[in-house]
Amino acid sequence: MADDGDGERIALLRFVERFALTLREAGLAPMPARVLAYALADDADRYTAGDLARGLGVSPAAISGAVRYLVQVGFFVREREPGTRSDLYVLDDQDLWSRFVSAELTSLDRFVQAIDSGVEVLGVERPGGRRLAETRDFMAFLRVEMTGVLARWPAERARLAADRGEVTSRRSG
Amino acid sequence: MADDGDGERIALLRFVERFALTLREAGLAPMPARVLAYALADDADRYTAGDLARGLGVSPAAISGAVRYLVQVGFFVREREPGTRSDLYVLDDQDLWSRFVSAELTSLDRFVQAIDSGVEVLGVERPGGRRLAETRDFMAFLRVEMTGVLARWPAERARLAADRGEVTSRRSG
DNA sequence: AAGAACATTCACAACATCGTGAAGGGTGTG
DNA sequence: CACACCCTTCACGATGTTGTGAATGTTCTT
Repeated sequence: MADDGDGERIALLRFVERFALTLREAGLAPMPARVLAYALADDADRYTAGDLARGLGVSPAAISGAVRYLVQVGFFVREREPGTRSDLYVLDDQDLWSRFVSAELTSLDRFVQAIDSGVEVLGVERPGGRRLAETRDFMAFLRVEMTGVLARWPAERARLAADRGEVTSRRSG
Repeated sequence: MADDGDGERIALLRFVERFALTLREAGLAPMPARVLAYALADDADRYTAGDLARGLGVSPAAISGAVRYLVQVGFFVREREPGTRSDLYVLDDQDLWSRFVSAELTSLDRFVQAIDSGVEVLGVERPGGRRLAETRDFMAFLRVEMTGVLARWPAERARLAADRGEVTSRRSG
């Protein structure tokens, strides 16, 4: 039975690495990616820095920077249990990925802004300027649409939860 | 007047660097980012590898890998003028950024797939598995919504073009 | 009040990545 | 048929990044 636990542990860590790789492709740094993947996949709902270090088998130093980033971006919320001398990192289940996409929106804004300044300098008369203007328009469009998508998520989320709650084994519509 | 040309050239290259930086944040490698930014911002609608190398002031070797990537992703289309011995790279104006987002969709698919395998291994009964399942659901939702957004773009694009075409100096309404 | 446990910061070594320069193919031209 | 041109590939130096280990500071226990 101890073997079962170990096996699951290994499976979990393997998955964490795989998932972290995907997160890295999405723009996260390696260690934040690992920490986030681990915190999501393991069963606790709050972790100390030490938990994360031991769980992942990495040095506490590596955790420090990772959690700082994850808190800043909004994946983690830093908490403190009274009478404990270590911070607790709990992932903000509710808006977790909405936050992530919101951050992307900011990035989109920078995009639009950067291109806009280029259009100003080059002028829309030239072919290059025209292309840039179209690119900017698309990014702006995307930004608006994404906002709408985010707004629709809570309802969809509730719908999914309701479906799961009402009939667990239903297969079709 | 030669100074004007040089000044514009410098301004263009400065913008290219700035824009390329934003593109890198969006996931592109440095050189592809520069090449794409330059091809968009400069006035030609087709470039040889040599054009890009000279225009950016980098070695032809650096261009080679960049255009290969950009062609693969769909930003560039490789063409060949009869009687010429150099390939021409022309940016596919029409679907340029739609393609880009489409690529992101594929990335989202990998996301969903990676998480899904994790859910299988860990099971949805455990808190970790449940969290993963919710993450997967969000990503899947995002994927569907993004497809819709892309579908809406052509109409919006046409609308913007019509607005610009009909009245150039209109400010409101 | 001294000590222990914990997290953070800093400097460093390992690692990966990037772009250049030189060498190598393939294709028209004289 | 040799040459010139252009692009590609390869190996290397430079640069940036990552994660560890040691040192530091801080907070609770004894």
